[in-house]
Amino acid sequence: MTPRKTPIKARTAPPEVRRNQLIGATINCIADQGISGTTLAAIAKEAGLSVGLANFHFKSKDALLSETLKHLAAEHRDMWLRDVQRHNLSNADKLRFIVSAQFHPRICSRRKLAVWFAFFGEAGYRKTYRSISSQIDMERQELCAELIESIIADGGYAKADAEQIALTMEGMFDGLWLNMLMYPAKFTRERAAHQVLDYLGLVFPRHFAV
Amino acid sequence: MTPRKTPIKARTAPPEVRRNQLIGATINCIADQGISGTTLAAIAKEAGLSVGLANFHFKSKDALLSETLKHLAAEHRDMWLRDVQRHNLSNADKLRFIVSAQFHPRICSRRKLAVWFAFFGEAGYRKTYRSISSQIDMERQELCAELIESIIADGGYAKADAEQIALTMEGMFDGLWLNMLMYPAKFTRERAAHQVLDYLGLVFPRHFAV
DNA sequence: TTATTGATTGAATGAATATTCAATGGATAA
DNA sequence: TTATCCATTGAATATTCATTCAATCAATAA
Repeated sequence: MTPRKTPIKARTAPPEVRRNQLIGATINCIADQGISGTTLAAIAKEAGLSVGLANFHFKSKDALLSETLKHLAAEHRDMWLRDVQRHNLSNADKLRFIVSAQFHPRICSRRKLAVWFAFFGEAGYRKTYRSISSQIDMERQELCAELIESIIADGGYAKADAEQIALTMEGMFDGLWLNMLMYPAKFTRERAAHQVLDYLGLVFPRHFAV
Repeated sequence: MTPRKTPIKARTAPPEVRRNQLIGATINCIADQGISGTTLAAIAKEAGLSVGLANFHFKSKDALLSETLKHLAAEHRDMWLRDVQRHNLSNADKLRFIVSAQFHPRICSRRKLAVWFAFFGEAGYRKTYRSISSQIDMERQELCAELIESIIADGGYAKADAEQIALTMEGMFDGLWLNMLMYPAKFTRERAAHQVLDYLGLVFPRHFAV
């Protein structure tokens, strides 16, 4: 038998593997039980690891939760950033990609929506959570505002206010997410994306044909 | 000394008074500490009552939280229903009142927003939430759809889809609420209401002048 | 092989918390 | 006044949970 580099079930694994394993388990637990129902014991069981290991790889349960939120935020950011950075895209197309990333199945599965809103629910009194999600929200919102600015200049939409439109988009993003979580039958991913694009079609008819 | 009907500090009070006192304290606690940080001891202290009394007037902590959610939902519903039922209002005016109720200071103070999203975020209460407020949400949404339908008929907006527009409004309502909670400096009540009205102005220019 | 390092375990600990309930006290009726 | 009825209290109980840490195990270096 030749030795393997990656045995099927090694007892030990590099820290990064364990961290991802624990973060994934945390996402599942929060989706199923909410944040208050998410105990270290439940996370450990879900991950197939021991309780002690969670405190070994993360400093505390609190840290594990923060890292989980950071993970989701980074995943979302990567999604739209990768698309938008491609060359040969018009500004309108870039905006279209941002919308489509917002409602990508990988980003807003029911499971992940549940986790996002679990954190939003705590954000009222936890600065940590607010600042983690504000970092990526601001970045995206500023990019949207710039793109919209260019579109306004390009299309001669005299009366349009770029920042206001960007804020409205941001509002629609979150509101549609919430409605998808609460009423999945009525609010689907496709429909949500369509609603945002319809709005853009109203504001910029020459760039987003209806 | 004549006997008073309402002494300044009666030791006992009718159940309804105590219940409201406890619900108010629960709102404050959730806003300050989140649902998981809201202990019966904290609620009792905030209300200036004893722990046992909370379990006496409500069956359990869970019941107290559910009643708190019902209280908020009813308060919101009363607000827009009262305005909309007034006579001599055009359909567009009724819609305007629904928007203004949504962003009324009494309804969406930062404190209460924190409580709403605390409930949205807790998986355990999501079902409770749906059973309590899906009726109320649907009621408002259907009313909006009817009003919009009439406006479309009235204004000859051939291409408009009433249900789609109602859903978009619903999405904006929730999304703007979330953004007001997360970024209070950027999203104010006035601005949020303005954004929804701007959207309506785009869709129905003859009914909602820009 | 043996020693060293670092990952992993889970029982033990202590803190926090929901719920219960026997005792208390104030209001009302007789 | 006296008796009755409830609202009210808060200490006691039982449970749950995060965190710690000494012991174990696997991999790698020597």
